[in-house]
Amino acid sequence: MATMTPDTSTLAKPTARERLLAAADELFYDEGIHTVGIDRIIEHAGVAKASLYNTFGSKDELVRAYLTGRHESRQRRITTRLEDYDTPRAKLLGVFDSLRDYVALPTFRGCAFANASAESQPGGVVDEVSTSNRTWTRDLLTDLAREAGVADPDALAQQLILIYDGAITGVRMDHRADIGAAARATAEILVDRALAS
Amino acid sequence: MATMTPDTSTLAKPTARERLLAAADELFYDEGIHTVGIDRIIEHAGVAKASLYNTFGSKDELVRAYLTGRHESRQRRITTRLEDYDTPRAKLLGVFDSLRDYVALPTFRGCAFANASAESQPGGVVDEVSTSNRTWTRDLLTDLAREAGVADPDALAQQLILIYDGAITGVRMDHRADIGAAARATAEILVDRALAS
DNA sequence: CAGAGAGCAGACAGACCTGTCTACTCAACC
DNA sequence: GGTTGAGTAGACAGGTCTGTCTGCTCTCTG
Repeated sequence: MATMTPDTSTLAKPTARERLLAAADELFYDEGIHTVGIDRIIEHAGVAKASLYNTFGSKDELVRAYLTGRHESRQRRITTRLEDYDTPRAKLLGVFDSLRDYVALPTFRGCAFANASAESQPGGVVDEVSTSNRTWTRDLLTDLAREAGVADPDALAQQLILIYDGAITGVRMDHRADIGAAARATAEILVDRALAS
Repeated sequence: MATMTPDTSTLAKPTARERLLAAADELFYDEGIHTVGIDRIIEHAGVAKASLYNTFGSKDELVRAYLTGRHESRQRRITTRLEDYDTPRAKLLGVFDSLRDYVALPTFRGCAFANASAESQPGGVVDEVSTSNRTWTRDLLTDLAREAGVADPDALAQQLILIYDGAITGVRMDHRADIGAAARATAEILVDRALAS
C-alpha cells in the first residue's frame, strides 16, 4: 500500500519546483506579474534559471501553475471550512465566514485572478484559469442556494457574488478591517430575505 | 468678454497633450500600464516622443494624468446623472442606474484604478489618485444616505460600496449582461431596508 | 565505485523599454 | 520678415527582460 513517492509536503527539503512555485506565488501576488522578472523569482527561490525553464518551460507556464495553485488552495480552504457547518443556509454564510477570515490576513492583496487579469491579454493563460475559478464559485453558491430551498437560486447566488467580489475589492483598495464582517452581515440579510419569500 | 482661448473641445485639431491623453486612456485601460510602452502610445497618438516628454516629463506622470482624467470624468458622469433625480433615495439608486449603463458599454473593462493598482508598487502615483477616487465615492454615498434619513449612513454606504465594487468585478470577470441590473435591484433592497428600520 | 539525474552558477543573445538629444518644419504674431 | 514656440522624426544610450546554453557539483542508486 505504501508507495515510494516521497511525501514532499511534510519533510525533507522542497524540490526546485516547489520552491519556484512558492516564490512565484509570493512575488506575483504581492507585486504583479509583469513587475516581477524571472531573475527575482529564481533568486527568491534559491534556484538556477535552468531549473525554472526545465521545469516549467516558460514564464507563462509558471504563471499558469501559480494561478492553478491559487485556485486549488482556495477550493480546499472553502470546502474544508464548509464541513464545519450543517445546513445549506449555514454553509452559504460559512463561505462568508471564510472570506472574512481570509481578507483579514496581513498577506491579503486582493483577488489573484482579477489582479492577473488586469495586466494580461484577453484569451491568454490567465483567462483560462480565471474562468474555471469563477465558475466553481458560482456553482458552489447556486447549489447551496438550491439546497437551502430558495425560490430563485441563481438570483441569490448572483447577489452573494456581488457581495463577495465587493468585499475583496473593498479590502484591497480601502484597507478597512471591518469590510469582511460587513459582507458577512449583508450576505445574511440577503440569504434570509430569499428564504423568507 | 469673448476671450481668445481656443475652444479645443469643439473644433480645430486637438493638441499633442490631448491626443496623448486620449491614446493613454484607451491603451492603458484596455491593455494595462506595464504592457503598453511609450512607443505604442506616441504611435497611437500620432505624436513625437519629445512631445510626450516635454508635456508630461515621464511615463509615471502620464499615468497620473490618465487616472486623474478617469477620476474627473467619473465624477462628472455621476454628478450630472444625479441631477435627474429628486429625493436622496432616488439619487442613491441613481448611482446604480449610472453604474448599470456604464458597465454595459462595450468598452468597459473594469475599474481603471483597481486595474492599475494591481500592477503598481504601493505608495506610488496610482495609490494617490485611487485613494481620492475611493474617498469621493464613499462620501457621496454616505452623504446621500444621511440626507435620506437612514439610521446608520456609514453602514448603508458600506453595503452599497460592496454592491458597487462587486458589480464592476463581476462584469469584468464574468461578462454577464445582467449583473448591472442585479446590482441595481440589490441596492434597492438594502436602501429600502435601511429606510424602513 | 560508477553512472545518472537533478540542480547550480552564470555568461550570453536578442528583444524591448524609458528617456535624451539633435536637427528640422511650420504657423502665428509683432 | 524675422523670431519664437510647438511639434516632428528618429538615432541613440543604458538598462532590463525572457530564454538558451555550457560546464560544474552534488546525491542517490545499482
